[in-house]
Amino acid sequence: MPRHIYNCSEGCPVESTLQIISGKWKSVIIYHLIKKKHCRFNELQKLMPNCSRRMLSLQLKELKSDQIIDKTIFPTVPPKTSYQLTALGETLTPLILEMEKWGDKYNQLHE
Amino acid sequence: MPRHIYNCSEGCPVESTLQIISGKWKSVIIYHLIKKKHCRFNELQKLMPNCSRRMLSLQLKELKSDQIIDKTIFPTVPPKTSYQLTALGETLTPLILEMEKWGDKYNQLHE
DNA sequence: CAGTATCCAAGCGGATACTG
DNA sequence: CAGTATCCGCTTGGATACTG
Repeated sequence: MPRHIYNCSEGCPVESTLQIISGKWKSVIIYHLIKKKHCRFNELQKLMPNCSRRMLSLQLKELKSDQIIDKTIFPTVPPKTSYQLTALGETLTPLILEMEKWGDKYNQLHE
Repeated sequence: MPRHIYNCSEGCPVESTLQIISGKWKSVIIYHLIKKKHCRFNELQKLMPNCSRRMLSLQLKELKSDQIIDKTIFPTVPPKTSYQLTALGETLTPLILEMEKWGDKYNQLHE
C-alpha cells in the first residue's frame, strides 16, 4: 500500500500533517473518537453512513499503523472491539476541533 | 466534475470542512498563500515540486469556484497572474496554522 | 459482531504536446 | 508566463460474498 503520497518538501510541515490525516475518512474518524472517547466498529459505521465497511476498515488500519489510534479486542462472543485515540492521536485534537469550528461557521453561511 | 465527495452527514461539521479543503493540494496552496500573501502560478509550482502543473491548475480552479481564493490577471506580455486568499479563505488561517504546528512537532519526533 | 477476499468500474492524476 | 487538451495506466473504492 502506497503511503508516500506527499514527499514532504522541506519547509512545508503541512504536507507532513496531510501524510497522516489526509485519508478520505481519517479526520472524521478522529473527530468521532474525540467526541465519544471510544467507539466500536459498527458504532463508527453508523456515525459515517457514507463510508463503506471496507473503507472504514482500511482507514482504521492505517491510523493504527501510524499510531494515531489503538484497538482493544475483547475475546467475547460475539466479538467486541473498541477504538480509541493514542497519546499521539490526542495531540490532533486542536486541529480537528478547528475543522469542526470552521465547518460549523461555513454551514451557517450556506443554509 | 464531481464535488459531492462527502454527503455531509448532519452532526459532522468536519465533513463540510473536508468538502472544501480535502483536495490533494488545497491546504498546501492555502498554506503558501497565508505565508506569502500572493503568489504567481510558477511560484506556487516551485513551492510544491510534487504537484504537477495540471493538478495545480485544477486545485486552484476548485478553490476559486469555492471562493477560497481570488485570481488577478495582469494583461501584460508575458502574462502575469496573482493568486490570493479571499476573506472567506482567510478564515481558514487558524486551521491551516494548526496543521503547520502539528506537522512541525511530528517532524521533530521523527528525525 | 467485526471484519476480510475478490472482482471490477470510475476517475484520479501523470506525461506530453499545444495555445494565447 | 500561465495555462489547457488529450491520452491512458493505475489506484481508489463500491458491491457482494464469505469467515472467526
